[in-house]
Amino acid sequence: MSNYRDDQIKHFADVFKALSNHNRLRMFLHLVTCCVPGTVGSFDAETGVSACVGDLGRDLEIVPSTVSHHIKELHRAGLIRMERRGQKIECWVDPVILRGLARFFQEPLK
Amino acid sequence: MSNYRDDQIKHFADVFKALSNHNRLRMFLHLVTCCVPGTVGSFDAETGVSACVGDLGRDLEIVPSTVSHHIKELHRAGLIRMERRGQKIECWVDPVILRGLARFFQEPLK
DNA sequence: TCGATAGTTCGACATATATCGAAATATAAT
DNA sequence: ATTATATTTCGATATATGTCGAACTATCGA
Repeated sequence: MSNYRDDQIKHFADVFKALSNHNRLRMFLHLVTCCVPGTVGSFDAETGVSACVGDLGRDLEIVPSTVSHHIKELHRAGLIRMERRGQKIECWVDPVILRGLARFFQEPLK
Repeated sequence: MSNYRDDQIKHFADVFKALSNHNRLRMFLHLVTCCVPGTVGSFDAETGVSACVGDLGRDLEIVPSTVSHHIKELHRAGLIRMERRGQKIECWVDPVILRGLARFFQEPLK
């Protein structure tokens, strides 16, 4: 037996699981702060700040295979979006889910 | 080497871990909706709605030892407060952390 | 003091997770 | 074509987690 509310709870539990790992939360915050929400790629050629997989690993000192694994988790949970740009794969935080999460703690599921 | 920001990230990762389990999130939401925030005990004699460990287990169909285990986790993460009232132990959600979480997604750690 | 009720702790088990390095795949540049 | 760069997949390993039932502890009421 499954209902809408329970599915919603499962969804949020899944999102929180994605954010429950130290490195994953660091990656998420890095993406939130370095990327213009909603801007695909969100690459700043001036400062060199970007959000591709490799940069995340370099900035946060996590090996590529681990970054890849975590990125996949964040994506699976719907927290980030990704798009190939040549060799690189750019990621950015989905602003919609960010608002949804703020709301969750303001007026939790009734 | 550890800094303030990183400690904050660890703290939030810990909070999200507490909310990442389906049953634990259900318990948390149950407490949020059935309890007057900040009211110790938050017991409504009229409706019979309460928030003690046993009631949680009954309402959500989770065996006592599991409820106890999850309550401990929620408490450890600072999400709930508990107070003994005779035989029962009443729990309620800390409204401060609820606001802190809403804020986290509005203006994530810079 | 004894029995009932409420909650915790313990031990066991199955399952999930985080991490790494090596090998594989995809794209771009020469 | 070959090489360099970027990312993913795979396999291994260590560690953490969720759940249960049984045994234990605490508090109340008769």
